[in-house]
Amino acid sequence: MRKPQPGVPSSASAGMVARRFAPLVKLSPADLALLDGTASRLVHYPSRTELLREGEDLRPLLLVEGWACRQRVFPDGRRQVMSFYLPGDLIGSVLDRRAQRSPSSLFTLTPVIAADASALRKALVDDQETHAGLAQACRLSETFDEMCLLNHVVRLGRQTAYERMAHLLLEICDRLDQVGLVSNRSFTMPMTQEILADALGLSIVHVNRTLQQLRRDGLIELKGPAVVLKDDAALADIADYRPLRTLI
Amino acid sequence: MRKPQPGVPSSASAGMVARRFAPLVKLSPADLALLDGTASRLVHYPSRTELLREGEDLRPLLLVEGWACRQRVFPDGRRQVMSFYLPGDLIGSVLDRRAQRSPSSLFTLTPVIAADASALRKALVDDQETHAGLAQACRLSETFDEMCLLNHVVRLGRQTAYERMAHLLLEICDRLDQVGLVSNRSFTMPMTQEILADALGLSIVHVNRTLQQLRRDGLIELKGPAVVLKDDAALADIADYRPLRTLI
DNA sequence: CGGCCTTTTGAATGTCTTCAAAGTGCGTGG
DNA sequence: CCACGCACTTTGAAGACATTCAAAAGGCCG
Repeated sequence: MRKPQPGVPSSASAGMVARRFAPLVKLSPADLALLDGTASRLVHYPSRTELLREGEDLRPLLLVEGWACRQRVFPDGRRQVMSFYLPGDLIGSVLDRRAQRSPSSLFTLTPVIAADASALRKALVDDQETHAGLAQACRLSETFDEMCLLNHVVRLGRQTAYERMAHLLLEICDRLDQVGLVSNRSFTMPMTQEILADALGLSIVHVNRTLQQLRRDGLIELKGPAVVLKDDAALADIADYRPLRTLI
Repeated sequence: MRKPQPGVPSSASAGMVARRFAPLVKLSPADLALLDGTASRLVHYPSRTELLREGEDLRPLLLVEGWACRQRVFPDGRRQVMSFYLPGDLIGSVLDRRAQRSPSSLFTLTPVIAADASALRKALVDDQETHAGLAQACRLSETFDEMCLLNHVVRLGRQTAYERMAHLLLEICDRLDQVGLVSNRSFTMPMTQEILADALGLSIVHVNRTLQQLRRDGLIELKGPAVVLKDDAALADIADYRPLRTLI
């Protein structure tokens, strides 16, 4: 059990989504009301538990607080983390009514507060005219998700451990920044080095050594789950990182 | 220049899509007519050329014949192939009217014949009731795409060269089978070992050795671009491969 | 304080890469 | 028709990056 992370304010829940997309698309009062309604039905999940098993039907969720990840586990125990879910993220498509069988399991990294987004999905599918703005925002969200998945492929396929780590740190900072969880290039990353290893396709030992190297090189600072990117220009150069904003 | 691959019949173009999805969703006569109309405007592209640069606007295409891939290139020349496009595949979303800036470049592996799917997209977005079945099929197609991307992450993150190769071969066979391009577990894979290396995150040399090992183990057979999976059960076991069909 | 999970460190091993060069196949042009 | 060039495949050997094994140190909670 881990206590709720410091630095993750339990903000006016769905304000997250509004915050993410307000600068990008125009959300109508109806959109904002819909988001508020969605955020009224909150569910709590404990840390380190499976939200959803592989193959189960994926009901859409809006992640309000805490972190989760999508993972696949091999019969022999190897694990691959395929993506991270951060506050403000949508889990499962809200633009498609069809039941979706998840090809991977969902796993919480911290205690999680999420909203059932079934009603949101229903509203977006049924009243497309009313919620054009919000639908647009959700499409944008899915585009970001895909971009992150592509980034992940690049990291795993063609980058060294050092580059992978720099790249992932930049991406997470980028995403957290969109929901106001970064100040002074500093943020909370509530996961063990084991999770990091399973995301980056490395061994725990090597993750540890890589982090130390980044620290020694003066590029990052670590205090428990707190990360500071001390030279994000250098990191971006090392990792050939392209900000998510460049998509729009 | 490479001649059109044997084994890839220049079939009644958009029949591909119908063929892929007919067993899965009900396509109406209107849907089939729409597909036929789409396939009437065909464009040819030469082999080994860039269909689309990174950052350019992505207009939707229906790939009718030939192979292409999505790739990202580093400043220092390293390359990562993120996904393959096979006959019958949709490139770019046809369910979303918004202009999409591509986060990766598109590259043809063979001479390619593609249909401009802009009209298809327009029809699907505007006449949702008329084309409910086809829209469903396209959503399914996008779900497959995501599944393949997740597969790719797993391969690159947590599998050995041997496992990666087996896994990719099975996935490609699986996909080609959906459009009738496989007979007797045998198909044409028109790409160099260099492309394979850039997809699997390996060196060319190691790809070569891995293929030889698979051959020596009696799991596959290679004659030029022709591949035979001689023991797909063993391959699936080695790679922990899960057929795409299990999604539905 | 004790137990457990996580982080850190050292040393040996291994998978895969790099470098180098030879071999093969195919299209072009003399 | 043969020779040449070019791209791709294949082979060998050395070296690098990352893993595995093992164990100690640190931090948190009951």
